[in-house]
Amino acid sequence: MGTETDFKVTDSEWEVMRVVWAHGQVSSKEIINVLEQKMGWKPGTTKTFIGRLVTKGMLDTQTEGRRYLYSAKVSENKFVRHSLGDFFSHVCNKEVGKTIAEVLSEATLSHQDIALLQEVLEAKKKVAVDVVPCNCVPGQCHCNVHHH
Amino acid sequence: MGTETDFKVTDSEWEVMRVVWAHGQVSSKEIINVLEQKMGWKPGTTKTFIGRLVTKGMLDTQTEGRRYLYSAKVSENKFVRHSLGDFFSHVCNKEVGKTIAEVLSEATLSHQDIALLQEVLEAKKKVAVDVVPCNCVPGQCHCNVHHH
DNA sequence: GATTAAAGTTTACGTTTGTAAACGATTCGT
DNA sequence: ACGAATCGTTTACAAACGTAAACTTTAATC
Repeated sequence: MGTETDFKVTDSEWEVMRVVWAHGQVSSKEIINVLEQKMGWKPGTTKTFIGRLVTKGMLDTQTEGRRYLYSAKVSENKFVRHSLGDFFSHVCNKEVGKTIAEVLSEATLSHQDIALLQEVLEAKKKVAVDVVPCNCVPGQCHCNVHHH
Repeated sequence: MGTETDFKVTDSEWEVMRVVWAHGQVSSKEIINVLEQKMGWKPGTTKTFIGRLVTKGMLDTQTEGRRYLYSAKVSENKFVRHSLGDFFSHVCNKEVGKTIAEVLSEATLSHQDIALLQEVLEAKKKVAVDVVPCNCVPGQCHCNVHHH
């Protein structure tokens, strides 16, 4: 064991990660600047989060001179997808389609996005089911509450 | 001020909320039972979360005899959408379409879901933009990192 | 070469969360 | 009517988080 990436970051740490992902490689100075701007954080605050992310195994350090350049151990895309998966673990499988439909109708989409989405849906048709099975524990979703 | 619903619950509290949403009105006994099953929580643990949710203004109490029946102040749908909105605040607007496409390709969808999604997309076409504007702070996404 | 500036590490401390037992009031069974 | 079972409330306590100053080491400046 040791440096296993645990894929669980807080909202504040996520802010730091975004700066790192945006840059690929970045100094603490740059991270501190960006987040002082956006979040109003004191340098010390950002330093704490950077340190915790290194400990959590989310950030790698490359020695540049005697300072560090930070980089992400996990890609932003991978991370976002993982987190979204986590999110949907709170929602009944039956509801996922509807939920996404709602998000989509609120989102700003480009023609290209729409084309991509339609493509995905077209492909999905081939593996679509008649009824999505509920994956919830009894008593935790409408599909299987036992009323009395 | 006083009972403003703050719409922010922890993962554990979310488990409680799901039981309440599933039942509409429910006793603590029932909540405790379901979560003892699913989470292996001791009754005291569940009681704590129920109490905190009442304090947070997420749960209402109806007096039934001298016990309570709990009900949610916010609908599950509303809550999920709100939380998803929160989630996407961590992602550049430009990426939202692609991200949703990825989730969709992993999800189990029914024919009905797909039809609904296609309908939504069809409607979206009319308001689609050529290029989704980036909504990120400089230095926090690829759209506007200033390399040097 | 001594002073200062910068960067990483330690320490600090209040709040929130996870986990639960203890307590107090009440109701129900006998 | 008395003891037992319930249910809500209080108290407890460690770990995680948000926020940040202090300290240490190293590098750069004069």
